[in-house]
Amino acid sequence: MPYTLRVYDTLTKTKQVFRPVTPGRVGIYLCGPTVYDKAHIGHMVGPVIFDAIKRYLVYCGYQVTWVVNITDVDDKLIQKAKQRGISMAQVAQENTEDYLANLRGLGVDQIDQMPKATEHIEEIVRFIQDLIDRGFAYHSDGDVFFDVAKDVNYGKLSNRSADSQQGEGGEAAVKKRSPGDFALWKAAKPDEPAWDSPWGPGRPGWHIECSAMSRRILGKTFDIHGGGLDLVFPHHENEIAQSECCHGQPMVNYWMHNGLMRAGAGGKMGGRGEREAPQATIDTKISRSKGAGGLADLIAEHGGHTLRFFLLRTHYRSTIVFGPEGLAEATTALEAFTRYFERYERITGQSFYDVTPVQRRQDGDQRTDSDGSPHELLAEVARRRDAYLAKMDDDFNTGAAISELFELLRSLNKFIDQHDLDDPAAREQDLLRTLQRATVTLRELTWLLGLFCSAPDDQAAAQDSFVEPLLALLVDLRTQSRQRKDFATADQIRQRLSELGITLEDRKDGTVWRLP
RNA sequence: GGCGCCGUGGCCAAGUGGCUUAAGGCAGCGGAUUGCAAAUCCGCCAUCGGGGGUUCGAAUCCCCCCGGCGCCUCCA
Repeated sequence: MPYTLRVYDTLTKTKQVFRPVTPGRVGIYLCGPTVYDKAHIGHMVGPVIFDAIKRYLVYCGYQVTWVVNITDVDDKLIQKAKQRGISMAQVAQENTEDYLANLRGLGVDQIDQMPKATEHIEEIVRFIQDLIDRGFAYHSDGDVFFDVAKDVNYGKLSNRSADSQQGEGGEAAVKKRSPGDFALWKAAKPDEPAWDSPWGPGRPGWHIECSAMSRRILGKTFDIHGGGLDLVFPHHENEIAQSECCHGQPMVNYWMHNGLMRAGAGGKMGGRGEREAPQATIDTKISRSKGAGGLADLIAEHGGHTLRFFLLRTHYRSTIVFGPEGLAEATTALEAFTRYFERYERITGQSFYDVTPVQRRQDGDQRTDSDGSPHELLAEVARRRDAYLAKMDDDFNTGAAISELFELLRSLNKFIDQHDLDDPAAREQDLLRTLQRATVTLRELTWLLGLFCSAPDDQAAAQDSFVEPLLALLVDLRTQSRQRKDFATADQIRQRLSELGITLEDRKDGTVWRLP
């Protein structure tokens, strides 16, 4: 391969050349949600970036298996179920459905498997028994704990020493040998959901499900393990401890952690509604305790494309400040693309969304004109494409790659301007063909990020109603005024529409209108 | 207290030793285009929190300071 993929690895704190365990194949495990409450935008950072990463790896020719787990048994789920007087399974199901719907809303459609902890209890029990047999875990009055002191490598991911850990206090602490020990299995209290085990009825502790399920699906050593930065400790640290002590081999070759999201000044995570307290901005961290839950509203209000673009605009390891200003800017920036799509369709008669993207990476592809000679535009486009790919190769720098998208857009618009393709009379077949071929690359590169994959349906409402014929009428009247040089009337129509948020653009091939 | 991150133009944001004479976006200004607009194109708009050091060369490495933030307890 003429290119080299580099991935930042949290364990070594360096960018590493990417080499899969099995040539040609990649296994990715991303820590999904514990489904005790509705999803919020912060939960989507990982899924969106990994969705783009999977697309990219597939584009580069890898056969990728991407797993996102659902943790559907946990103290918080139990607590929630009690509060609401429903079963834990119901709580889990509701919130899982909410999570899935939001993933769809953001165009995350590359996940291959979404295993649930409760469906892997046997595997989990087996895993725990193995750890006990190997002397890394101990049974204590119905609970099973991982014995941190037995793991000489404990703390390597988060750079902590085992004995400096406080561990959770409370009643469990009494049963532990050391405060840093963590539960693999928790004995069931009355009224709690429980499964049989060699240690009595109980349920898995947090962490163990990921070790068990990743092994089951991806193997003892797999390529990429992802999650939010907040999971480095204790979750991933404990996963490594469990898996590596159990298997005696590395669990993961590349640990990838996305940055966390923060609410910007005045930002509200849930979309509508007042903030709970005037002081809410003091705690700018986005946490589930802040009464999030309006992600569906957020998607409905701003559109999945915009949110996805907003997330991809910032490097995945950085903190993303989420707020209305950033969202508004993303919306504006994105409109340049949709305007191009409309322009492209007017000129070629083909919808951008119907353009078939190139699905496989081909660096340095020399595209030529129909007569076989290299075309200036196509050469320029190929350069942009290579620059884009180089940025993606460098730890999936989507923000930098997006800058090439804007450059590409400029090249395309410039070509149209230079050849006056807005004028139907100037539309020679060769020029149109070149434009179409160049646009394939824009399609290819936006597709890779999962942007503009399908036509937005937000205009559908307007088209179903009176809006379209009404606007057609006004535009016709205005066009007639302009032909009569009655600009006062024409401008009045445009002005009044503008006050309604409707923009008119007079182009060589007619007047087009745009809703707010 | 321990571990770690960040501070780039008015705002957002790439870049982390020379190939960047600091990408891209938003906003702004000037021009082309337009009946006028809108859109589009062209041009303009930063020496990288402060100080010191290493180096032939630093936004990029080291030290100190100032200012933000995260984790160490549940969190994507």
